[in-house]
Amino acid sequence: MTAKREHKPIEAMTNMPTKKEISKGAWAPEEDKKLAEVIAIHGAKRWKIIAEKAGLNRCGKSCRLRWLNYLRPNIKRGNISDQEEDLIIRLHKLLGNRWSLIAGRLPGRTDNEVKNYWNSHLCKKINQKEKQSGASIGEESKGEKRTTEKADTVEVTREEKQSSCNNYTGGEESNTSFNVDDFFDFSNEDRLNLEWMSPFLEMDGRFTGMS
DNA sequence: AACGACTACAACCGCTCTGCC
DNA sequence: GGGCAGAGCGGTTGTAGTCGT
Repeated sequence: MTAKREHKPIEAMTNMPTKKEISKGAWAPEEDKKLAEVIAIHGAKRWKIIAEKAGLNRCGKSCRLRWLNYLRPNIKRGNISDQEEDLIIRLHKLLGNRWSLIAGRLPGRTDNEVKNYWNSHLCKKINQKEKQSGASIGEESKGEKRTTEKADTVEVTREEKQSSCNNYTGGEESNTSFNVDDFFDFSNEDRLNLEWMSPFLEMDGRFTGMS
């Protein structure tokens, strides 16, 4: 289910009037092109000015997000490898929901992509593992129930699902406080080299033994 | 074939942080 | 020190594709 989705602009989907003619919703290819051109000239700074120069009816924030998550060079999209997945799981265990830090160790991956991947793939996986290990007896998987029961009998909101995912800390993280900078040398270019992780992979070994 | 539920992901929102004046 | 603007971050929402009945 990884088919590319082309979101239609909100204005195209609804008749909602635009607020001060600021566009929202999916970016059109022409918008991407304009934005990339302006950034090539002016650099990826001063997003408000970039938005104006590009003649886009977008706020600077939206331009920044689009650039960082989609248009930036060297962005890898999809196909998260097993190694990357493992790294995300381990880093999340250590850092919690600090997606930008996690993404910073995954070349070509954005915080948004890591976050989405976690919420849609990994949290389910981890919840299953937790259940298998018998961590929460009697605490049935609401998400799984939903596949077998009618929606009106089991109310599981997206919020509930997400909070259960986001609260996952590997069982210990919440009591583990450390200075991230002690562990991360962000000047290191070879971010997928797992050597940098060794100081705390040992510590991590105490955890669930997930790999 | 139709319909509703589920899923994936792009994009938005609100808050915090940082730097400048 | 206070106020402001820009940047960055995490949380959340909206939408369309896919799947199951």
